[in-house]
Amino acid sequence: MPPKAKPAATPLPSVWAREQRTPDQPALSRAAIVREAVAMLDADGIEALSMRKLGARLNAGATSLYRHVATKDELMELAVDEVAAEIRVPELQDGAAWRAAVTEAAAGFRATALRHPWLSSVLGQAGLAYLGPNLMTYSERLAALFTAAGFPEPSRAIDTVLSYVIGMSTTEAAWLTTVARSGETEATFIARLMPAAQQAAAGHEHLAGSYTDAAAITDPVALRDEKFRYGLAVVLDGLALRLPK
Amino acid sequence: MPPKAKPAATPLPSVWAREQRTPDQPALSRAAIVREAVAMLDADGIEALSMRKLGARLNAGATSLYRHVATKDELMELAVDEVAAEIRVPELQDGAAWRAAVTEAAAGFRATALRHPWLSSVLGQAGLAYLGPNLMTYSERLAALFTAAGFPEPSRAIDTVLSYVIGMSTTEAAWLTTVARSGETEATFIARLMPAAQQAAAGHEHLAGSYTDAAAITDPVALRDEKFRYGLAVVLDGLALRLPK
DNA sequence: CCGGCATGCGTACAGTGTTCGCATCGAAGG
DNA sequence: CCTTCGATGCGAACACTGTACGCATGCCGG
Repeated sequence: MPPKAKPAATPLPSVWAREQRTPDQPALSRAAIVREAVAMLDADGIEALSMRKLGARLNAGATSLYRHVATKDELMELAVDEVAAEIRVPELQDGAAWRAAVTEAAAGFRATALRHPWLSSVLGQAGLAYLGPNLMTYSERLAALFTAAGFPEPSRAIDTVLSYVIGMSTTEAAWLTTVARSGETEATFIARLMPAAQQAAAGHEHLAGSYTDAAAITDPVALRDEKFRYGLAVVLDGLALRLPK
Repeated sequence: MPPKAKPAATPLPSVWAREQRTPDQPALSRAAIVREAVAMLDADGIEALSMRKLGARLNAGATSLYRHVATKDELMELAVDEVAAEIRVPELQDGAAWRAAVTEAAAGFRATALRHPWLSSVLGQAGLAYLGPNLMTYSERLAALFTAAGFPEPSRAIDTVLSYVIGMSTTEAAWLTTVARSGETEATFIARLMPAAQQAAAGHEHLAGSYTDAAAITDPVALRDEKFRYGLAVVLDGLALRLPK
């Protein structure tokens, strides 16, 4: 409390805090915001992301984010394109190897969808209308793959396999989210859900067997993998019939 | 203002309003709430539904709804099951006609998904884990259909075609929602989006053609129908290979 | 007649996305 | 060197949201 300084012009504690903070972080940038948003979404799910919490994690106020991002929806759009960069699509050297290549591209999509389960929620609300660069190159590579494979209507083939992959991945991700929200492990969650499911299935003869599968409890991950591969094989078989010659 | 009545026990305006209101509506009931919620969702989209607005439309306060519904999530669950009642699955008389029957069941799902675009948002967040009675009978009938068709693994076949249908319908519904939110007709929305899309596709040789399809503007509905039928045919062809004999 | 119980609702709380205007800062220009 | 200026951060505020609590009121069985 030195009485001689000019108190109004430069209040000491403020200056103190400022000089430490500014060189600390690389300030606020669009890229950093999106990166941290993805991290929060992955960690705590979609409903845990709020502008205030995100700002707090970046040592910033909530409203500061709006200097770099127009709206929260735009931020989600950027987040989607951010994770879209993870999906790898192999280039096709041998035309006969298209099945393996498409399988890899599909599995890659599913893998990122399961790594970032919030993606399904966003896709359900906004679809694939996004035009982010990473999504564009993903589409481009898919198109290149299917044309190289020799499909007469590549876009039709792409839509078909993408629809299957999105549908399956979305369903899986939603289930995993539900399980995660319960705080329990998947096996115990299933066990706790079992009685309700069996009661709901009462009177439906064809459904009775669906909820007594022990594999769902012993190794649900492997069961999901197998289910995905089965359906994908079906789709690819159907597509193969449309290859000329 | 008659001074002789007992004013505290029966204040006039209150009695007036009450006697009119009580026989007016069948009061508040779970069924009425769900019905009105679906109506609001259909009319104004998912983000327009709030407990307060829903209460207002039922001549009720917002918190009154909680006497009949535990939480908003539960209300959405009920709404999903409500619209699930619309989907019809034909019974299979002749085993050879399974293709037409499955096609009808798939088209029915898609039709309700497009009639209630908010469904896609909910599915993206919660999946098919719901156990409502209507969803159960839908599953049951699907199972009956695929078993009657002679599939060795009916549940695998169901998961495959359902994944495709969900993926395609979700994508379509999300697109329609985006268009609707713009307030424009689909054709003008596409026209307005075109330059951005073409700029985003710049440098991607295989994508250049995707955004110059005139059919998307002249008759987008027919184009979507055809796209859906194409993919479904692919999936059914793949499944047919797995039928014994 | 009366006591209990289901139903409706007003108030309140914690939290949300977003707007606005002010403070501060680094750089550019006289 | 001083000053202006544009960019950036931020505190306060607004209109909402879902929901918990407690009070009032009506109907129904004893």
